[in-house]
Amino acid sequence: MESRIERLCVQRGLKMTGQRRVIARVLSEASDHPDVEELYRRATELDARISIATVYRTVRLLEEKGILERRDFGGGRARYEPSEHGHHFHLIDVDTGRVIEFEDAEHERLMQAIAERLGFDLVSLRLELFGRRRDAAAVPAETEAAKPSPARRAAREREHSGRMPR
Amino acid sequence: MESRIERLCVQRGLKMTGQRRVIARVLSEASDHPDVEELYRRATELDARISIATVYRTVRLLEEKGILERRDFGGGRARYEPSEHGHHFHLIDVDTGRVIEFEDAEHERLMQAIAERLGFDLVSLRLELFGRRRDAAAVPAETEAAKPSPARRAAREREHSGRMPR
DNA sequence: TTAACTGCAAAATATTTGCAAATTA
DNA sequence: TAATTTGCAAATATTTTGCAGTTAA
Repeated sequence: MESRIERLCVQRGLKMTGQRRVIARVLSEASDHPDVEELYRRATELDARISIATVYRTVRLLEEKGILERRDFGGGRARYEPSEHGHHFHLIDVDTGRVIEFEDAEHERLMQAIAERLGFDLVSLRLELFGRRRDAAAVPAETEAAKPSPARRAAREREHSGRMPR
Repeated sequence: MESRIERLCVQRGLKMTGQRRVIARVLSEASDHPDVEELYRRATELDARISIATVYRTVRLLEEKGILERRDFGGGRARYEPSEHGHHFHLIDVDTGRVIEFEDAEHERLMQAIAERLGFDLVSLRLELFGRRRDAAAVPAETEAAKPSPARRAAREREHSGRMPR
């Protein structure tokens, strides 16, 4: 069975190798925002004959083709998610790294208007909220993508240290 | 004469070395969003006895103290600017890399409300617009911070390829 | 058959860190 | 003088790339 992303690849005339088929399937089945490391882990579980260089090359290619979108949630690693029709934004839980998606049509109009006022056509935009859960009782372990390396984890903790924006 | 940032450093009880004084001054005089490489360049112009490791350590320290804020405008390098009282956001010209600041108080309230609705306290937020100048006649050279390395420049071009957000 | 793709290892880039020497308070 | 800070070089981390061999169309 052909995965959704694989179908898109074929539509754009990409050569479908075994590795690509596996990566496409992993991406199709992901409901989170995995980084390359995590994609590589999931892909090699299905087929060990995949190198991390291929994963890097594939996500880059799919991003160029508009099939994937690259995200940066802090922590130094790029994350990927399939391009969606509706726009959505992200709220990142600074304690767990979990990412929550939300929509806000009004926002988009507003930003379009702001860009226009400054004399620009909007090419893309980035809106990310970093927050801490209200009842900060139980803080479960990380579930989103791979656990960051010690240095990167420190970097992220530095990054959103609980100061409120003024 | 003591620069604004130096004064803040002293207030927080930081030991003021010659290197720190120079870096503080460079930061105080910057009206853009330099990356570490660029800070290093400006600092060594004033005093050659400064290593890039010290610049990295200093911006990190000042960020922890709340004196500086780190920004990520794509292109893989962290940029820094002094913490301001009023919040402002950024519009990045995808052709030149130039950064334009703008304010929008309503936005901030709106985002606060969104986070609340999802059960979170807002810790920080990131709002960046990437746009292309309306009359794309003359496209002047880069003026913002250091010119990116070839690989990084390619990365940025890949990143905001002119597709409109849907 | 041939243009595109892959694996591997090395390179490029950005940032951090161990340690001995220097410096501030 | 004691605790910090610095410079240097080496270590880390992420991503890209050169090249020779493989594979899809």
